[in-house]
Amino acid sequence: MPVPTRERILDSSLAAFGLRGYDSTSLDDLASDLGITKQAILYHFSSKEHLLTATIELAVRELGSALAGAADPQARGFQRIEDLVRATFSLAARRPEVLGLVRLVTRQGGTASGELASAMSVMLGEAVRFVETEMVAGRFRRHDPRMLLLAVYSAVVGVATEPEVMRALGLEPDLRSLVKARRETIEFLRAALIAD
Amino acid sequence: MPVPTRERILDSSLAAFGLRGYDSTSLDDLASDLGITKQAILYHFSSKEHLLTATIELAVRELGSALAGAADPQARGFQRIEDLVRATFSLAARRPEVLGLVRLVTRQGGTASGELASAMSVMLGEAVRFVETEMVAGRFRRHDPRMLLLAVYSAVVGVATEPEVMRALGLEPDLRSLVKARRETIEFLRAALIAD
DNA sequence: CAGAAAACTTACCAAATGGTAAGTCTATGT
DNA sequence: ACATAGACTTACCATTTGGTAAGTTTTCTG
Repeated sequence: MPVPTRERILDSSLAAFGLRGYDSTSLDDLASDLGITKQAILYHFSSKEHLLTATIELAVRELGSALAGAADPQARGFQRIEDLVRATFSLAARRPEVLGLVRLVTRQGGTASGELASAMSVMLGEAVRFVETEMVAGRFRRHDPRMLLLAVYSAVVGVATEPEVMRALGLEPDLRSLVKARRETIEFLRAALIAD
Repeated sequence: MPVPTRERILDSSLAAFGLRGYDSTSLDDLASDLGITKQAILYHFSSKEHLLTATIELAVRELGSALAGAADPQARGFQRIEDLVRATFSLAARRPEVLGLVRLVTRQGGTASGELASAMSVMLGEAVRFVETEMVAGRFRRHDPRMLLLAVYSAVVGVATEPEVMRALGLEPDLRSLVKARRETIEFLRAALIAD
């Protein structure tokens, strides 16, 4: 059975908004990519902004399930960080548009970002508690947990989503380089987090 | 004497493109902000794309001078990294639009990005050589210099330019938090780069 | 002071954009 | 068999957008 139009629209809009941006993507573009008319989109989503909201919801679900699937709640210490970084890189390679959309929303911070902001607050809140526990247990170096997470988040998402910077460094953003970037990022974080 | 219109246009477009994006900024918006007409802009810059090119050139100059002013060529080891991070944070606080534009261009990688890409190649090439020297001299931990720089770049620019993530972490992106973020980022990098 | 070049403004314009209104086709339940 | 609701399309529309053409004012120069 065919994929429902509503889902096809959301897939397309996630890719387009996440990779090219919201304003740079017109409803006509989306529609012609899908072989339907713009009004078919407006039938399922009453306005472009509603479409963005629904797209963000989808991205949040994708991000959440990608990270939830990776995080073994039993894992302690650096292993858990490594799991999350691997999952993030995997997501960046498979579906770069998801992280792209997250970044788009976190940067613009517009009206529709409430849900993503709160979803991220929850995830980050858990992460803060985890990092604090590890620090108290002496498995991580002492830092401000929130600042540490900000640096880790920025480093991982940046490495995973900025192919042009890789190019400027003389690295082709192919799969092999991405694997290498992932390994180096993990080593970098390990060095920063774990005292010798 | 008054500031020439051409420069005022470039200042405005740098702010607008860097903070809100290229497609989200219309020439009419820019013009009415400046109290002139759109055609005055098109008199100085023959098209919106040419304006973008000139704006990127300005951002490259600002970025270059901010970093060049900070980098003491005599400095060795971590001091030089610290100088650069401080300069980057200072730039992010004073003129967030400059880093915003750099990120916009590195993400989109469009036609007009050639100059920025080459300018960044030069800067990053120097940085790679510096890091390599320091590693050989045993002052930095061994990593792939390019990957290391990618991680450092991402962490610093990310921390400096993602206020929404700071908010999601429960931190207000005010001056005090930014100072703290800077200090923590430097400590984070120090831990990652310098073996105990 | 004449005139030409520079620095604009006013008046348009074609294309693209988000959105509305109304019609068409198809499945489904009664 | 038929009304009804869902899933669209066709036909428009007002506004915005980047851009052109032609005038007008200001500034510099011979």
